[in-house]
Amino acid sequence: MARQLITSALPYINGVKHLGNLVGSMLPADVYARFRRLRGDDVLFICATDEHGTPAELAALEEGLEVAEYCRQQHAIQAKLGEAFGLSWDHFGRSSSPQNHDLTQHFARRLEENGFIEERVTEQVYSIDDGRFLPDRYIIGTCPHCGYPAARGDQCENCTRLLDPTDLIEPRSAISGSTNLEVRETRHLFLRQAVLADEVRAWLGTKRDWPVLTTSIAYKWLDEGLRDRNITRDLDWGVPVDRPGYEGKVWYVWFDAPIEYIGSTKEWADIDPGARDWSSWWYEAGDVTYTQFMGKDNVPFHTVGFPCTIIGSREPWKLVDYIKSFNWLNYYGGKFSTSQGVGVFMDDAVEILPADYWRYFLMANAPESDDSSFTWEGFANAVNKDLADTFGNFVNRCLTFTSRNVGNAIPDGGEDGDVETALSADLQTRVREYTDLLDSKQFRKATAELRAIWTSGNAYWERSEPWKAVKSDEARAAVIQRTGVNLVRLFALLAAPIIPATAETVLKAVAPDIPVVWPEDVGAELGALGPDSPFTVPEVLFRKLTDDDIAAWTERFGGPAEARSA
RNA sequence: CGCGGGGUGGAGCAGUCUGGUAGCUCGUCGGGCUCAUAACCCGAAGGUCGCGGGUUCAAAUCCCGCCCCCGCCA
Repeated sequence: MARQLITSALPYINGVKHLGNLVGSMLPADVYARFRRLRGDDVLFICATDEHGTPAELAALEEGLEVAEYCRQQHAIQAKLGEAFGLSWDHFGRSSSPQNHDLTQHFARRLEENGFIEERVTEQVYSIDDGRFLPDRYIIGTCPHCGYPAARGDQCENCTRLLDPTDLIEPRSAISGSTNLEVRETRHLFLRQAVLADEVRAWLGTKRDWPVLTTSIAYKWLDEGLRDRNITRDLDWGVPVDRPGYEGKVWYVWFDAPIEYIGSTKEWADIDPGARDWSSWWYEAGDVTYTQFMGKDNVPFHTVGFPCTIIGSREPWKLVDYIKSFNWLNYYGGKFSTSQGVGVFMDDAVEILPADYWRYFLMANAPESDDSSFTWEGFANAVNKDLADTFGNFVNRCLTFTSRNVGNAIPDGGEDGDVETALSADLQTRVREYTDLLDSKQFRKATAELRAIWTSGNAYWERSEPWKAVKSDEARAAVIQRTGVNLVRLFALLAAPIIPATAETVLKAVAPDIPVVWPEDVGAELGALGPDSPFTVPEVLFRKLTDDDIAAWTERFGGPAEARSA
């Protein structure tokens, strides 16, 4: 049995994630994990919150909470929403876990022993009034390039240039606002990425089948020359640097966060140590296929940064086999914004409609080759045309018709004719194509193929005219109805990775006793439910979204940019 | 000044790496059906593939220049 390790980029601990976050990593990872499980693979699907770094500290400060408590609350919120969206991770961990602390220390030690960590004296801004250093976003000042007065220590959000805190004009503390600052020398540890660059490049060279988006970003970084990276910070919240003279310093969030993929796996195993073996997934795990899902912003850290950590350890840890990356999902052509609350967030989404509505739209419009847009009109159109009219209506028309004619059991009699043979052959081709598309993680095309499969069911039903057959040819009518109910089952099964809750509803109604396994032989699948198999007719699966719905949601969440800014 | 992505029928996209009659969904129009969530099925119209050069027997696809849009707290 193939072993599939699947990870989604770790959502940052701050706040509820929006649809853009969801579609770029967590949701496609879930669809893929579900698909792999249905094919019978041994799947381990891992995610976690990324909890360290200055944004978490500043947010906790603002809410008057200890940062550990703040993270505990936020993690609980995100875990609950993930469940509401049907994200089937085997474990949703926390980068602040003891397991991750241990592993981070381990990698740091190994890198040090192998000569890939170097101590350097750097200049950092120190706040005398706050009694601490001010790394990254803890310091605010005027951008030396564009004059923006609220630029942060790591980047100016106006002109977007990366900054050093010491570049800022009239700097002040983000904690106290104090301008009583001075530059002090302090020691930090640097990861010597430059000397690992050739090894990383050689490793990347073996990944010929990765998406262009992934490799182009990776090679850009390598081509510009990998720079050694400061991987410690003057902060309390994080994994402490275990080294004399480094009291009050922690490892940089980008160093410990990817290690949490392993840490979260260990958290999972520690829940049931007798039955779960975390290291077999990560250490000398040659039989494991490891796939990562992430937005394009995360690609450099996963193609270059984390591989440096793994390779530099000189231990046989698992390196990623395939990175699936995504562009941005926009909101009416503009960006989703966490800080400004623009767009649709996971908590709002599941409050409005069941998760499957969102899951379907997002996979059908996944930003794979280009940024794509969420609009309420587009969302309603996909839900109404594809889910309600094509799939939902097919289920409803087949089951309602059959139930009214012969009762809630599949009728006996008749033999498959040419139409059924042709249908089976056509579907065999389509199912194979759909399977290949999911296998190669081309979700947009896969979803389009799924819709085409649904349409072929409607076309069959239309061509066969069972409503005429029931009046003239009982045996023929039996064949059509039997085929129809089997199509319902097959369609739900194929849809299960994308709309799992709906698929379960349908499968329970028509095939409660048949194991849910990915279809290979369509001919056999269409005969899975034989004569006399009982079934029930489920409630209408998807409600249609109305103009009033769209108007209400547009008003609540904001619509086109002109309307928002007005 | 930087980095990344993009400009293909009304809308959203595929096709560009590996040149060879421009494809899909929605919308529109016409026809059919009436079992079904006024759903479904069939067909049609609609594009000089951002602009200008170049390479080639042949360019949406390769090369050069330019214009425009979006993103760089996912």
